[in-house]
Amino acid sequence: MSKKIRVRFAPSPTGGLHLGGVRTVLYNYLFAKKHQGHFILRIEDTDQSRYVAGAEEYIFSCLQWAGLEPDESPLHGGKYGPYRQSERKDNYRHYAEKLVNDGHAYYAFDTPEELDRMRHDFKTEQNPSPQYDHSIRMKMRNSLTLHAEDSKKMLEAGTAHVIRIKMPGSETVSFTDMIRGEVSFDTSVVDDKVLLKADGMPTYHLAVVVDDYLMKISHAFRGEEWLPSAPVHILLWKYLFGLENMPQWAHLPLILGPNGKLSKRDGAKYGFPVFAMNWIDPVSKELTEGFKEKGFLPEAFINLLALLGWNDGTEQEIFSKEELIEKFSIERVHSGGAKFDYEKAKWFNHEWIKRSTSSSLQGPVKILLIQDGIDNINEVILSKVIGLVRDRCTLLTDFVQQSSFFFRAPDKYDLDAVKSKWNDDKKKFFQSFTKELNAIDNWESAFIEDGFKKLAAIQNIKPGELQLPFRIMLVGGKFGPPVFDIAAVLGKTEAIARISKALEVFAG
RNA sequence: GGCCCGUUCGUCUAAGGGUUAGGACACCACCCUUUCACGGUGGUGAUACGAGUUCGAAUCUCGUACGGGCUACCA
Repeated sequence: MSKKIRVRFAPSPTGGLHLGGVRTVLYNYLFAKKHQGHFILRIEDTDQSRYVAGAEEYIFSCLQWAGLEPDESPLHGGKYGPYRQSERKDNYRHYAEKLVNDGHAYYAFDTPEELDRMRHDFKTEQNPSPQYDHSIRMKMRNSLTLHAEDSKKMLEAGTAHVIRIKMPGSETVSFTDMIRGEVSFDTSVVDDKVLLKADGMPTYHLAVVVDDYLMKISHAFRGEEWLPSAPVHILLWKYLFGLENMPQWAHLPLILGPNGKLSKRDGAKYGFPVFAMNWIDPVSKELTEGFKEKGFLPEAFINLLALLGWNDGTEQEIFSKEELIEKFSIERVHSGGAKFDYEKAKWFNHEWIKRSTSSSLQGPVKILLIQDGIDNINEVILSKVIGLVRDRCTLLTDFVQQSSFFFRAPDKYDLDAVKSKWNDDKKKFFQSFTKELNAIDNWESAFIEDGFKKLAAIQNIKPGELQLPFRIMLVGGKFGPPVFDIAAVLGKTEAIARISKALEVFAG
């Protein structure tokens, strides 16, 4: 109870950070903040063959964007460093050898070719993927089958070898998962996982246990894909540090794509992003779009992720980060996997945009407009514009279409919308309307509308038939906020100029 | 194949033995609006199947089916 809450997210820096990863970060973060604990980010880079340049920096950018920054990490420092496993290499061999000495592990000298042969030779219809396990290990080249002297000589000669855990022949290993309750495994069907690789680096299995111990991790949350190897970790804890010191486990349900587990490799093939932010593969230069660039607000992103597998038991769906911290509980996380629904994700974003203040939207929208080539942005006007179009934008990127015409006169008109009903009477109306507008001193939406309707009445034309042409003149298309509001924001000179220009286009 | 996990509307989910099985997204209709949205009202739509326990089961147990994950000197 008095134990300090310490949780960690331990990604391997091999590419983009996908939805499931961010949600794992989120749940860790929320749990830590709720219990005044620490959220640690540990880089699991023990596989040097999978090193990807820039991936670590990318992960930090994603967390920063999402507002889920760790308390301790390679970047933020902390008392339990280093936070990169490659820099902790020296820690692991000692523990692996202790396991060997205690009879819980052994040296194995099998070459990759020998392992392949084993898999091939023992493959049967009943057992399509044979494992290096208790039934096989006595047929392989390891310190269990070799004479002690021979093993020793090989080790001294520097023969390539790994250290494998010696799984008990028949034991039941069980533990209580915070989400699933009691889960048990029969050790006879778990293989002798490699703990220490030939290059001296630990595998995940050894590293996660040693580092969680050394970093005093109190609760370990990870994806459900780790459940099958949990018995290995439990046993390692038992042999090395004692079950009483083991963190509490919670295996999070998977986030599924249209066909099973969301895969990093599938990138944007689903028609929606899977990464938090744009990821450019350093080798292939291939770009995979992220939620950020797609136009998601970080608040919406974490909100929707939080609700994918968790709810607070009420009907509330929109939660700020602070509310999530207050209300989150790991016990209310679902045990079943959740299929990601992009439509609902967009709804969350829309809700957040509608609730955002104009000023908080201003920065990101301005950047988007500048990217679209608009350079004369007046901040006061932009703020008004955002207030006017906000309800119409589901993604941040929608602001470009919805507000660029405020800063740039249309160069194309939806002529189909006016042409068929266009006539001389309407043309005359707008010619007089231009003069009418010129006379307005109080340039506000209500006065413009008033003048418009009065003139329509005098000329005996239904105002409704004039509004659409007016809109096309100012906007270029059939969209946008109420047309008189647009005219008001545009200003007298610009509004009149657009009418005059459009009149020429319509005539031609 | 083996092991593990899971299964309530199309999707995300509520209901921890007693409800007309609730909400949200999406979809449909209507209202509002002579643009597009927002908003409002209503509607279609689910407990995988079979046994058992119980006065009573979506809820507990077992079996079956289906789905997913794992089965590397990757994490």
